[in-house]
Amino acid sequence: MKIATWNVNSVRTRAALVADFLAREQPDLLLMQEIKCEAHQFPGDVFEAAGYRAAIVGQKSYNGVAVLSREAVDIRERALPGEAEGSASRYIEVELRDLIVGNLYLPNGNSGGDEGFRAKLDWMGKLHDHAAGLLDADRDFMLAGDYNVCPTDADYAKGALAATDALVRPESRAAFRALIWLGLTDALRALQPTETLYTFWDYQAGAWQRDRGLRIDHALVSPRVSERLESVVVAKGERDKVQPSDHVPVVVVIGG
DNA sequence: ATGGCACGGCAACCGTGA
Repeated sequence: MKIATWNVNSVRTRAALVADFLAREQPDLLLMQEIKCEAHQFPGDVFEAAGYRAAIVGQKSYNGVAVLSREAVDIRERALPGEAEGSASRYIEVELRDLIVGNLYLPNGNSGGDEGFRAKLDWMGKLHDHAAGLLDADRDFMLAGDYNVCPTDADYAKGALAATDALVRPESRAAFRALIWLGLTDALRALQPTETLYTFWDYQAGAWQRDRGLRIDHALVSPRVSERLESVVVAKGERDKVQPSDHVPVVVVIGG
């Protein structure tokens, strides 16, 4: 099974690029974040032509997540369990062939001062509790998307972020480690432990040309799924296209 | 050098992103 995650930074602006990616990669699932539109504005026809249907949790202007699939999937959740009613559209969870797949867009945490940062940590706590529940239920799962966390200093280029940035603050990293310590595996690092790998390059200051990137898009998998990992690849070429997203896809292949 | 660029909304810039 091939599952890709991609923060597309507006699905309407990126529809043609996404359709091209689908045609080349043929993933079973594409998890998209920051679609930046409501369901009725979603360019579903473009993806239907490529053989994909969509499960959408949309929102006007900001956030929004969607899952594209070739087969029908069961939608398990349309928000992270425990999130406040009417909260931002940051989570959708589907099930395909006994695999639970959560698609997440974690709060950045740099806006809104201390309260904004605390909201990021609260969200990570709810994700932790949800993951713990899935492990208790002995389910196989992947939680993938834009985590907005660089787990270690090896996960961002020198000078790309201040030490006080919410993406690298110790509390953010501790919350990410807490997910790992549940027994989850960072799929990319499991297969490429020492490579310099980034999934985001800012539009500003020639970050792409200077390779000043961040690794903030992650796929965490449950123990049995970690043993089925066949390949995990960063589709870096997507950053070099005309009018690209500032993020690139991470593509995970699971055997068995 | 703490700003640069891109997005949506909505019709001039502004909030947000990372």
